[in-house]
Amino acid sequence: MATIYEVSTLAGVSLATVSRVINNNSRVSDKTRQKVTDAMAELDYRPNSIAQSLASNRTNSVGILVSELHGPFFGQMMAGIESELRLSGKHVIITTGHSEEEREKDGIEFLISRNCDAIILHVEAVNDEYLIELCKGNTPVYLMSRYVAAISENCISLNNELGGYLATKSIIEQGHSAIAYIAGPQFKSDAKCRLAGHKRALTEYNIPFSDTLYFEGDFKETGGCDGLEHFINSNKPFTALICANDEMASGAITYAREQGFSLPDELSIIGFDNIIFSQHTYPKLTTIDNPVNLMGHMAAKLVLKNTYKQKNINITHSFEPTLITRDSVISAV
Amino acid sequence: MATIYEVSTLAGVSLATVSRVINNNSRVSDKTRQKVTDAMAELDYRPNSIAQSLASNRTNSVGILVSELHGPFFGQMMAGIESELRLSGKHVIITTGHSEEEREKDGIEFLISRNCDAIILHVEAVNDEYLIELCKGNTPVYLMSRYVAAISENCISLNNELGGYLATKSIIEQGHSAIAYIAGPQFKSDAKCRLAGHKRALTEYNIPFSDTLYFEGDFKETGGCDGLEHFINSNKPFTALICANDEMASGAITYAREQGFSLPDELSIIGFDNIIFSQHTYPKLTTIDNPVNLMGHMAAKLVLKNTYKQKNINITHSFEPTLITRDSVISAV
DNA sequence: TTGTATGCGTTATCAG
DNA sequence: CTGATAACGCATACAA
Repeated sequence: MATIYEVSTLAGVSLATVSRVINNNSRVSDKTRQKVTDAMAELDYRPNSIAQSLASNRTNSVGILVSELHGPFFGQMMAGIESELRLSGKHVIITTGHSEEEREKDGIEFLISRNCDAIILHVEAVNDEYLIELCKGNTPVYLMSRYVAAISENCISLNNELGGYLATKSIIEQGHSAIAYIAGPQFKSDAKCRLAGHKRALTEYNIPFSDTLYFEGDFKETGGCDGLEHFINSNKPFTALICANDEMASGAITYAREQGFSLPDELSIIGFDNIIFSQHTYPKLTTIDNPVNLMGHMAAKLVLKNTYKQKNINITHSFEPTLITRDSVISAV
Repeated sequence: MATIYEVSTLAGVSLATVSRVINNNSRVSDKTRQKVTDAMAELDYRPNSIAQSLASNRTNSVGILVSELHGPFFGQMMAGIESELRLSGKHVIITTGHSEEEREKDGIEFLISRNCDAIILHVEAVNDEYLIELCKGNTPVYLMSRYVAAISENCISLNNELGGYLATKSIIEQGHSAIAYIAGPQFKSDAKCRLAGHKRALTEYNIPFSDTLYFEGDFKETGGCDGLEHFINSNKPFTALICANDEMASGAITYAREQGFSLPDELSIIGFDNIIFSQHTYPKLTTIDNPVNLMGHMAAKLVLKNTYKQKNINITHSFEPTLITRDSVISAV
C-alpha cells in the first residue's frame, strides 16, 4: 500500500503538502494540488485511517450499545443512526448489553477502549448516577430512549409517559373500564414511564388501578402469553388488555386465540412501538407509534453537531408518540 | 491518559518490557512483571488501541456488511457474529449495502479503508467475479449465506435449494397440486436456489410448473400481498401458496384474510426462514428453519481460526434447513 | 503557499 | 530476561 511519503516524492512536494490536499483545509495552489492528486491516482493511494487516527486523535467512529442486535426495535434504531453517520463518513462500532448491568458496563468500557469519538447508548440496567459519572469522562456520551435530567442535553428520548397515557385513554374512550395491563420490566425506565402514563389516564377517568389486572412481563412475546394466562387464572373479568410493547401484544394475541377468545370481539388489545410486524398480526394491532428510527437519526445528528462540529443542525431532544388505530380494539359492549 | 512510557518509568523498566507484559507473549521474570502490573494499576493505564493497531498492523476489528440493519433475519445473523467475536475481544464495524450493487461495493470499500482484519459479507447484488477478485486483496473476505464455488472455503452457506425442495415437497405430500409460488428477487442467489428446489420437487412429483402461478416478490411483506393479488386476478385456482421467505408469507396471510379467505382451510401457506414472528401469525406459520444465528457464529469462528489463528476450531461450511410444522398448512381436500 | 521537524503510543528487531 | 531504537503513516505547529 502506498504511503503519503511515496505520493510526496512522486509529486515532487513535501509530506505536509500531500497531507493538506488530503484534508483540504489549508490552502494549496491549484497546480500543486493537481500534481498531488495525479500522484495519488497513479499510486492508487488510500489514507491509512489508523495512522490518521493516531496523529489526529480522532477515529471517526462512534460506538453504539444496544440491548440486542436482533429485534425490530433495535434494528430500526441502529438503521437510523448508521445511515445518518455513514453520510458523513463516520462508522459505527456496535456492541450489546443484554439489559444486564455488568454487561452494559463492560460494553461501555469496551467502546471507550476502542477510542470512539462518541458513544450512543441504549442502556437499561445501569443507573442514572453511573451515567452522570460517565459523562464526566473524555468520551462524549449520548443516551437513546432514556431521559436523565442531569444530562438532558445528551438525551434523545420519547415521551413514554404520554404514550402510556394515550394508549389507555384510547381504550377508555372506547368504553372499556375493566382493563388489564401487562407492563415491561420495571427496572427499565421506558416501562416505568409507560405504566405511569397508564395510571394517569385511569385516574383521570376515575378508574381504580387493580393489582390483579397488573402483570410485569419481559417485553418479549412470552411476557404477553404469561400475562394473559395470569389474568385468566385470576378470574377477574376484563374486556381490554394493554401491553407495554408490541412483542408482548403479539404474544398475547397468540395465546388469546389458543384459549379460544374471539378477537377483537371478546378482548381488545393495544400495543406500543408500532414495529413493522404489528401490521401483520390478526387482528391488525392498534398501537402507539414510537419513532425510533427518527430518534436514531437525531442521536446521530447530535453527535455530528457536538463532536464533529457540523453546522446548521437542529436538534429535537424529545419525541412524541402517537396513536395508530387498527383493528385490535373495538368498543366495549 | 497514562502512556506506556509513564508506566515504564514508574516501574523502573524499559518501554519494551512493559509492552511485553501487556501482550504477555515473551518471557518476563515474575518480579519485573509484578512491578509493571503494579505501576499500570497505580496509573490506571489502558493501552491505546489505535497506537497498538498502527504498530502491529492489526485492528482487532472485523467489518460486517448486511443488506439492512433492521429485519429479523439480519438481526439474528449479526447477533451470532457479534457475540462470538466479542468473546475474543474483537469488535464489529457494521455497515449496509441495501441490496444494491453500488452501495454494496461502497460499503466494502469503506470497511477495507477502515483497516478491518477481515470482513464478513452478506451481499446480494454484486456478482461472483467481483467477489472472487475481492478475495485476492489483502483483507480476508468471508461470505455469509452465499456460496461461490471458487472461494468455497470462505463461504458459510445454507443449502437453500434443499430448503426450497423441502417446502414444496411437504406441500405436495399434503395432497396439494395447484401450488402458487412467490419467489424472492431472482438476482439474489438465495432466492434463485429456493426456486430451483421448488422446481425439483415439482418435477419429482410430476407436477408442471405454471408461469401464471409464479410471481417474483421483493422478500418483504408487500411482496406477499402483491403476489397473492396477482394470483387471485389470474383466476387460476390454487390451494397452496409457497412463499420464499416469512416476511412475504405474513404479508400474504394478511392480504388473504382481507380478501375473505378462511385460513388455512381455503389456502395453505408456507414460508421460509423461521423468523421469530412466524410463531405469531395466524394461523401460526409452517416454515423452513434457517439457522442464521448459528451461521453467524460459524462465520465468526472462521475469522477467529483463519485470521486470528485460534486453535481447535471446527468449521462447518454448509448448513441444512429443516421443516417446521405449524398450523398454516393442511391437507388438500 | 510550501517545507521541516516533531509527536502520536505502540510493537518489534536487534543487541546485550 | 531486558533495554535501546527504529519503524508504523500521518497531522500539525512553526518556519520560510
